[in-house]
Amino acid sequence: MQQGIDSRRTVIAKLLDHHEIGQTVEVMGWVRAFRGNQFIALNDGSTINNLQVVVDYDRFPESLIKQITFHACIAVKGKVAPSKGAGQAIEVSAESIEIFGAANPETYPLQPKHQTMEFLREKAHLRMRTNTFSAVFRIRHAAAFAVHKFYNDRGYYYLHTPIITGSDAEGAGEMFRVTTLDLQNLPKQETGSIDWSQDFFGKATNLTVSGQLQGEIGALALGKVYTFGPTFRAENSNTSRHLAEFWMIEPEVAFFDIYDNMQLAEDFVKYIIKYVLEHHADDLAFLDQRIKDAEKQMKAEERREMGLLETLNFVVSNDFERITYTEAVELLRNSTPYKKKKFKFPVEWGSDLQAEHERWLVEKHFKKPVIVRNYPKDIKAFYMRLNDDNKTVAAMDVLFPGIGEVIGGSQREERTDVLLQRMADMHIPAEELWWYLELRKFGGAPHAGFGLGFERMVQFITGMGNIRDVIAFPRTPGNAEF
RNA sequence: GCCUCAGUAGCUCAGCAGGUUAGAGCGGCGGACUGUUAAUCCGUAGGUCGUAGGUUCGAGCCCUACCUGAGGCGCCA
Repeated sequence: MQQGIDSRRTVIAKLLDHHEIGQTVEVMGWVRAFRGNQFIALNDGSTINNLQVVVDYDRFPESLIKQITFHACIAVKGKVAPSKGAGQAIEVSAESIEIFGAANPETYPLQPKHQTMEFLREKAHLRMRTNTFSAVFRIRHAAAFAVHKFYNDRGYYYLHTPIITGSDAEGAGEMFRVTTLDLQNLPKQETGSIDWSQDFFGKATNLTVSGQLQGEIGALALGKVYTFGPTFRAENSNTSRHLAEFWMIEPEVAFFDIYDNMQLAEDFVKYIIKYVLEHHADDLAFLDQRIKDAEKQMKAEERREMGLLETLNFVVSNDFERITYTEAVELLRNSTPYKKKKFKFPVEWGSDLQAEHERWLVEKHFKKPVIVRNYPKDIKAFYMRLNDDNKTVAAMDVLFPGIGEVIGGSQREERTDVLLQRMADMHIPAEELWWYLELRKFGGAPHAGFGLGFERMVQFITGMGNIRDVIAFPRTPGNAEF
């Protein structure tokens, strides 16, 4: 049977991890540096660490040596030897070199030097070859894997909720319309409005803003479910924390109340961080150093109080602070910035906490992640369970330093009459969500769940300042390149 | 959507009170170098100063509009 190329290949991560001196290997990857016509730093994406390849250039034609340039792709066959240099334990002395793909340095846009994130964002097809982005995307993978492992190990079922949805009452923001209608010639009703009954699905449809409502269907049958999929928001949000297309994890659990929900959220987030700490220590160490280097040029007060690794270890080893919305308002009203009128927005029971308020609670007061619960009902969604005080709902937000809200969730309203009243108050069309109401009408149960913004989590773990740099192909207002 | 800042060589930036031929480092190219670690050393090319108008004897610098990017806010995850 004919063997493929991969049968020849030794993965660099495995070679660095386990090797025998004198063994002959063939490695394949991209050139990160070619120093002194002699030393190639080769990276194949399997690890942040490069393999040093030593070239005796008398043994190779000059035409081949000339093609060993930054980010050219090559295969090298040679013997593993202890390195005489200081930077690495082993190296491979090249016996044969094959050029898979040259990269003309006169036209190749990337350079072996510091480049800004903004520049690299314009080269999203090449930026993954850099140390920073390869580390970020290896960690992103590990975090995603940890999500599935966490839930699978705890008996949750992975539920695939629809990407295209027919309900526009999810209440989580502006939606992207999905249609096959001819936009130049839209079918109209007699009233002049668009006749969506002629569209592909026989009704108006959109990209989902949340899988929660369908997740509840799963929870009230399978007990414990979670979704992990893309989510779309057509909001014109221009910040370092928002994407038009992002990935969200939404567990939904029967026989859970708000306290179970908070505990799950805390355990879950800590588990992901712990998993990455255990499995990607070298990538995290690189990112940690990267941030420290960048901060050397900053003023002392602009630097982070803790390094990246220190922060992650701190989060996994300390309990999150838990307070009610009412307690948060009291703390804020007694705070120094409030008394000195440093807050731009008022702090009043009934209005939502602003970013500046959340930041004070998390970064200045508690200096750790904070879970705020029991928000006023008027500022929260219709499906959140009304508390006995008739003023608040069993909602919870998990707030993280630097990135703000990572998780938003609640215990869901399981009482049909209360839910109907809330929907009426908030002008949610009950007819459209008939199936959601029947979940309560037939075999309803107390249940709860939340949504975790995956990119915000990856942002926190990697310390990246802009959410556009933790997703391979960011979708933001005015940008859908790649 | 709002506010602020920025756009000068491939990249990162400098530039003066508005005054001849616009500078540096890195990268590229040519050369030297057989133990380098973002290698080093010597040499060299490279610019319609975001776009379009305007003010001025004269604009990279001042004014207007637009485009692009960043930061902040709102919306949220």
